[in-house]
Amino acid sequence: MPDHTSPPDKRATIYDVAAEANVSPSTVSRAFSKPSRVNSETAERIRQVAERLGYRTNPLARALTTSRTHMIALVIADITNPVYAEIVRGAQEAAMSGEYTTVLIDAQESDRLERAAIERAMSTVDGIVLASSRMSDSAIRMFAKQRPVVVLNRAISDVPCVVTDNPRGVRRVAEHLGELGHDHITYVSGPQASWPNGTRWRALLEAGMELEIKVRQIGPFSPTIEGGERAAVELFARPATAVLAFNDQMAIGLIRGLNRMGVDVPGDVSIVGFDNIPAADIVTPGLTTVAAPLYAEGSAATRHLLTMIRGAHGHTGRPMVLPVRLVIRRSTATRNPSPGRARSPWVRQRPRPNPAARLS
Amino acid sequence: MPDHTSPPDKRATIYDVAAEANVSPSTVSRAFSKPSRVNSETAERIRQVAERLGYRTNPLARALTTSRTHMIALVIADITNPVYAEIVRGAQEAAMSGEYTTVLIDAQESDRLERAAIERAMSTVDGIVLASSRMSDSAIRMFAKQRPVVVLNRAISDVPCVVTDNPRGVRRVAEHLGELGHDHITYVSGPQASWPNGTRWRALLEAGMELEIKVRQIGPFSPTIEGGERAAVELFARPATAVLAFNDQMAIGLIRGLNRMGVDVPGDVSIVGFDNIPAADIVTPGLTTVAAPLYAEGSAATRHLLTMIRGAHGHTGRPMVLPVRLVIRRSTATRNPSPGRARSPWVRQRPRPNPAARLS
DNA sequence: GGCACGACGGCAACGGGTTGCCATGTATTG
DNA sequence: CAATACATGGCAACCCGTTGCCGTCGTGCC
Repeated sequence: MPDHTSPPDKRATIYDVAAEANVSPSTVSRAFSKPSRVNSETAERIRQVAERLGYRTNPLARALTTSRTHMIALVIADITNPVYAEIVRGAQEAAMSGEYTTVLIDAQESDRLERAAIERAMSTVDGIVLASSRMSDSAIRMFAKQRPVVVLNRAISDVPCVVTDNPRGVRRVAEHLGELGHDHITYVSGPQASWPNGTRWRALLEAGMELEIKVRQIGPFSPTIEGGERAAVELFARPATAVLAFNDQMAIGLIRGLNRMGVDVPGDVSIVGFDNIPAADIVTPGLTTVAAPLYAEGSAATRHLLTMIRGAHGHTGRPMVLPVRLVIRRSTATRNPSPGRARSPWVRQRPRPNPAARLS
Repeated sequence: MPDHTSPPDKRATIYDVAAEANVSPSTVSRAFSKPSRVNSETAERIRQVAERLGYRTNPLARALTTSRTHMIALVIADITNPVYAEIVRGAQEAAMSGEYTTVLIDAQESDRLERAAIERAMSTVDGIVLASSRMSDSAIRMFAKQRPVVVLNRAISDVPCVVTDNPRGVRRVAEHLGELGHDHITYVSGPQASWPNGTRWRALLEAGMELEIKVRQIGPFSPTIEGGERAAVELFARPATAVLAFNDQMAIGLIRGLNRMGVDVPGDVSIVGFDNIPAADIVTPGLTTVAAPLYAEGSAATRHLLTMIRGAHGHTGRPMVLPVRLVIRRSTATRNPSPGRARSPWVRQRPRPNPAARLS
């Protein structure tokens, strides 16, 4: 096995290169950081010597004086949640193309963990992308005072934000369900600390008003398949014909839970999700959902962060909003489609023990 | 908006604390890094002053002399692949509990990208976890010479590795399918650069030998749902009754593709995946698959890396192997279950245009 | 010819800790 | 009581680049 202890990687420094090239260290430094500041022949010679010696500038040493580490932190609420995959990739790619490295922090849906991790990374990064932060506005502002911060999927005044067009997405859902004959939509809500959760509910409230569709809310539940299954139980107690879930995972859990209790989707109830994660396309029935431009979100937020780091003052003050699109699959259908199906859908068969217990 | 340019975060330094506490900077330094080296009262006083001044030791400055950045790199093949979610989380948690920060690198299934990214991060991290690297053995050994490296899901001599028990998993699959009456298993292979791919195929070869089950291989395909769908087309040309796919995503794609062409799973063909990603449980039919201890993999690899960084020489030379477990769901069934179903399963109906084209 | 200016390179301080070595004072030991 | 050991704290060098400032030299211009 390689021995990592004795000479723990003795890389050449600018001093080595300087000695070898018969110039001063500062010239070597400039040859790399400000090539215009040094004679092109000298620079070339230095570069060759450096090459020969395998010199690479040490980012840490550089950071010490420039206070630019060329690293950014990307904080996500839960890496287990597939929405973040594309976001992370978008961010990573934007970072790389800007010569930046990404430090990923998984907050595990915990306010406390999130703060602690950021606290530790703070001094090491040039900026932070906060994707679906669970922290309070004031906590975020605190961080924003110390480092450039871009917030994703949340709007906070005085902090640059990029969000998806939730109102428009919800509106499209309401229209779609309305066209299918539904006059009542139940919103299954996610974590209360989640900003889009509130936004979506309010948007639904508003859309309901305009389109003359009644709306109600149940929850909160955790934004997972399991949370959706739990919601199914509650939903069973107060049936609905159309449901909008906070996100796809919950929608999928909902379908599963409902199926288990003998409720048919979309026959008895139409279900809509949010995000269009890959799984939305592989469940049965395929999930109608609002597609968010995940990759673009990560990429846009990161690019914005980089321009801030590079010293651009002007952000508009308004959040940057990204377009969404309704993806219609099989989980939504006309209300009570076939007249022949006259039986009361929700009491077709005895629910399983667990739900029954909750029903009493 | 906060102004990030003028005083870009003037944190207190050991010098500030030293002046305030009437000691020399070195004492302040020691109060934090080697508390035993300084009088406990003095240390306490220093700590209080530090607290009051909001002092935090600057990891970069520290790293400059100690050459310990307290960061590790976690390199994964494709963040879009859900297997990595749990691995990342396991790694992150192990890192955090060891006071380490994780730099995530997504190689996007590209050898070149992977190398470039590692190259850049190399000098900034104390060690590297390579999860499912697509690089050559020699490239990996090169890196391992410069920094502690732990390889995940791959065995390379002279480099510490942690792998799952692929042979055992495959063996259990073969037994399971054998018990269901299958005497022939087709392996749908993933990327050739993937180590577990080769391992699984060889294990199947061996298991087939012992259990007197014939085996064959098709592929390679990309390890995605789409790759699985493509495989379905090829499989259609040379039917099988039992299939083991390189991973769950391919298995899911396979089921989809087959369904589309009118082939029933598991009625006509049994399908088994690998990894037990969350989606395996939500597809219809539920996917029989080999569950890998994802979280444990990430965690074990990272912990091992940390002990290496801390200077432990002794690794056994043998890869650490983690147990797997067969999860039986609905995608596998007895071969030709109902005698009444006499029709030739694979030609039940006309395939769709695209497959037909490939068939000609 | 005198002068201003730009190109180029070096000096030295700096960033924020870490650490080997020495000095002092106190406790221990014979 | 002398000799030795230990606890504690300071000094100064060091890690590796960056950068403000200055000196030198060659060139162009009046």
